[in-house]
Amino acid sequence: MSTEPGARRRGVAETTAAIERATVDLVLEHGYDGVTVDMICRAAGVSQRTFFNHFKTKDAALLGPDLPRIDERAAREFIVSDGPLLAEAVGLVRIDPSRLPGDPGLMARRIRAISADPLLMARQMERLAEIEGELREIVELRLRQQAIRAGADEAELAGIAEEAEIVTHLLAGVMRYVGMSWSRRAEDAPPPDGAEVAEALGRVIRKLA
Amino acid sequence: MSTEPGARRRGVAETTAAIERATVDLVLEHGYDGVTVDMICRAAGVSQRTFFNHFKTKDAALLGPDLPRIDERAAREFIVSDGPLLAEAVGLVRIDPSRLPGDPGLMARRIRAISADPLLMARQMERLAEIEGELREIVELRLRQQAIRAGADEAELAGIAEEAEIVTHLLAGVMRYVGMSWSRRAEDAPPPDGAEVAEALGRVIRKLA
DNA sequence: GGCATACTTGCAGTTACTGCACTACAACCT
DNA sequence: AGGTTGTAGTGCAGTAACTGCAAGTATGCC
Repeated sequence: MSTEPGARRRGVAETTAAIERATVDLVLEHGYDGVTVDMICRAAGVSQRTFFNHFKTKDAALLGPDLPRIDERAAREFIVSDGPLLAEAVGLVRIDPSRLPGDPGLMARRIRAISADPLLMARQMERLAEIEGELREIVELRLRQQAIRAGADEAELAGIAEEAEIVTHLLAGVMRYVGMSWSRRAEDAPPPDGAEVAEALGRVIRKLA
Repeated sequence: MSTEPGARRRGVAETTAAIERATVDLVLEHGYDGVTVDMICRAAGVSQRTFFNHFKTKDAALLGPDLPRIDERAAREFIVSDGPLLAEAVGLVRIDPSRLPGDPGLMARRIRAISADPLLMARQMERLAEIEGELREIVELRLRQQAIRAGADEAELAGIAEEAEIVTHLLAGVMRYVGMSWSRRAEDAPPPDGAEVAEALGRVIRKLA
């Protein structure tokens, strides 16, 4: 068909990046609902079909392909540690970008675009749910380890699975807090400080009992 | 237009109920993605336009119109209480049904339908976000009250707003846990037992420090 | 009977998204 | 060189959720 001369000039990565850039910039300008996939396609110079070949959904083009992952090394340390559980657990999750963004500042603009809309923010947080299972297992390992060291009896050990479940849900709350408080800062702010979060969490937990 | 004889026979409430029933039953049978709005309309005996006059979205027809609300009386007690914060806070939220379901058991079937799909479960939980602001204010009031009684200084009081924010996010996690653990039980199980949740939470929080 | 009101409807249009068949280009093989 | 294969992209037709508009029909009230 009438493919313009020049198609196939750029590789996958370039096209993907072009779509991402167009999406973020347009959303910053018009808001998420004010942008249609067609607008993005025109701005990125691709057909709609190509857009959906690169991203499963409109959301995905804005949120980016970077899924949260568990840092294996941190997990091993976490399991045997005796420090503050929730604060340490926050460090388990890494948002490791699968590829460095060719456009510096894209990350910052993306975050600004996402945090402008609470629905998108929620959608972003939903991604955490995908690793919740793994997280629960790790937490359970740690709790079991500690219980055994403390000489727990049969009954106590039996309850650990449920405790891990609760902790994981609390943890999801903490992550949401960290994410939100990060997005509220100035755009050039550094990533959230682990020690600071740990300190605030410690204060809060003392009041919960 | 060719409105069938018999339109206008039933009032709003009846039509709404018919749509809800059809939605829940069809989703139970085919799963959320296996059901189209058209199918629901045929089953409920209404046009698609009418469907969308009664419910803003397909989601809404399944999740039901009952928004979570804050129990004012419980809130007043909560603010001055000295008990376990998180466990007590769970009691603040009520899912008060705006109208009694004409079909008993619809509630149970609905819950079964929702909890079958994790995405819907997440969507359901998102509704909590709508009252998060109110919740945060109430938590902040309580924390402030306690801090003053304990003779807190200026610096401590300044940090309370952020602490309330953290607690609210933790609370969202707890609610999610309660909701999920409820949906996992047998369908005829009673609503979750507050005391039970409180006990489990207490055990967990002791381990967090 | 006439009239306002409540409830419903059809229709046309937009937007997100999918499957299929196809082209253009590049690299590789013989 | 000529043919094959693989990759990146396109067009088109179709489905599904949803919206605005302009109606139609039954009902209660005068």
